[in-house]
Amino acid sequence: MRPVRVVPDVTGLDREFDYLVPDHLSARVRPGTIVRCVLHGRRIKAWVTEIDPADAFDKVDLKPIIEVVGIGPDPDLVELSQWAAHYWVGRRRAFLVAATAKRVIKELPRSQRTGRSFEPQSPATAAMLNAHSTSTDNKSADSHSGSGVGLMRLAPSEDLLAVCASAIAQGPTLIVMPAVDAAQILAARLRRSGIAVAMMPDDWSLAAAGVDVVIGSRATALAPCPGMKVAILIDEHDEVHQSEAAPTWHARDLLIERCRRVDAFMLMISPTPSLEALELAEPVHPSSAREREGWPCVQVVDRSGELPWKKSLLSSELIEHLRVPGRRVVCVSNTTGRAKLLACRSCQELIRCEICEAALALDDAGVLVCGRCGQQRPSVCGACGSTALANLRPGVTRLREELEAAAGRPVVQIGGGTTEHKVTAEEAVQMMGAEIFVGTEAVLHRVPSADVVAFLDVDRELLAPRFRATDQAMALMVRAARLLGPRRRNGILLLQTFIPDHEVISAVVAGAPAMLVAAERARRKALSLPPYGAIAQVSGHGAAEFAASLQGVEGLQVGQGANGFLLRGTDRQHLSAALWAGERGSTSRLRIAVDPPRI
DNA sequence: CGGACAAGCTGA
DNA sequence: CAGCTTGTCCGG
Repeated sequence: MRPVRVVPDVTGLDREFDYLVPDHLSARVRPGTIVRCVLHGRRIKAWVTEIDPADAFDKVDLKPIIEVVGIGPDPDLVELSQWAAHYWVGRRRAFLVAATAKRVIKELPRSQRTGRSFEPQSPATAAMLNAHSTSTDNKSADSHSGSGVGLMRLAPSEDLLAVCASAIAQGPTLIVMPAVDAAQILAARLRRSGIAVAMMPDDWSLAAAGVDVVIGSRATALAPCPGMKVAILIDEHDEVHQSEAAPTWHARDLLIERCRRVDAFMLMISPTPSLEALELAEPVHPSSAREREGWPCVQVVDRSGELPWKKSLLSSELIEHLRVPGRRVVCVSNTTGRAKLLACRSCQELIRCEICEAALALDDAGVLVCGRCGQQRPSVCGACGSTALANLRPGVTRLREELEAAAGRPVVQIGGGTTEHKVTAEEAVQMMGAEIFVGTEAVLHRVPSADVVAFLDVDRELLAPRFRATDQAMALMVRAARLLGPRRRNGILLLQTFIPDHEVISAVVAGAPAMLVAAERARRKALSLPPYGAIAQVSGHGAAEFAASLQGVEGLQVGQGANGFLLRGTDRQHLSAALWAGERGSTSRLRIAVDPPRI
């Protein structure tokens, strides 16, 4: 009987335990294997993380594992999970779960790997990858001379199939995309080229058995990919590559470490790479003429002459587009403020003031306030006492009516609305031949294409009080550009703004996002913000004690943020180490967000 | 997380 | 003080 170390598949329990493997099971047990054992009187599943841990031999009374449940992640991913848990100061279980199939896998199918490649390929990509593979082949001299990380800046409308083809020609390729639907489309195109593709998370066992391409969204960064030669991160700038839940791991950083460990090439692609990516590699990009061609035409509507008390979101330029029959217009309006109109979720009653009957609004403290008579009450329905209130978003609802009146044709509100208008874009097009859509930025994910995308108040994005506001605004511009297609399709990105000289607008007008980099880099450096410093946000029960215990640690600043305590360190290694050293009370329920995207 | 056990609260 | 709730501890 040999000892093994395991991580239990139990939420909220972040410890390792040692068990003994009965001899008849030992052939089936390796790091990653999922076993069943008794812990504290309970039968639980657990991942084996280590065989024969050095300090386990002198332990007495180890219990035997009950059985082998199924196949888990490869040993190298089990090790990577430990690195990731340390790096993002989270539980190892979160990474093991992401690296494991959703259902039990008893045995793997046959490998479907074809080793096939297809044309056309991208010469620029091929050059990058070949430089890396020759540098790793010549292990004699400086084998790690090539960094193994590449970055391509490709305009929103560029097709990535040729880039993928060049990567696949090198060997097994892992592709991480922001969204599953886009991944499915790319997977289908690759299959049509005769490539064996495993779509994550469904095809986990296929991926583990061996294919040419493993593809999916963020969690695919931890998918099995035996013999991986290249990992591609598509739309590197996209925020969805980072987990919102703690541990707030980022597919970019995880893939870079994964590739480094197996000498694979990490290729990042984005129309507007993050500063984090630009720190890692010099971007390869097409000629500026070609890049510009991949961005749409921009129409800037300067609102700065308008009188502030009659600001209308419907400029004459916008109305002109709305009135052209057959022109598909997508209007983006981010009314992120507090709800001005609420209804009860259980009895459907409008939430109104009991004194003057005006609609009550929710203030920042969560209290219902009457704008007319100043009456206040807690956020409870006056009719039935329910506390579940629905936001009717009159901002967008009212806007829809105004747009409809101006356009003289139906306008469909996408998302965030009252129930009667909640339809998908496809339904709307089929039901009533809708051509005009309005909604929050979610509308950019629901409508497949457009002739005009109008940001009714783009300043809301440009001036958002978050340190990544510029990047986030550019990400929205990329989304919009994809609906519009390349410049030659004559789609129009309409930006209504009071600050037409803003750098983001200039960069999009020029179709040259590189214009933004110098200023943004200087800003981040001056403020020691990522990637020139490291930040973590700590909240939850016991956060104050935790933060206090880190006060005075060398190279660490402890501060109070809007959403918990902010801990700032000179770099990620320091910060992670400090966070692990912090004192957590036995009853604390901390949420630690390392590198939070929205502060 | 969830079981075990201890300490606190209530009612007769 | 039985019977119950609530809190804290701990797992191989």
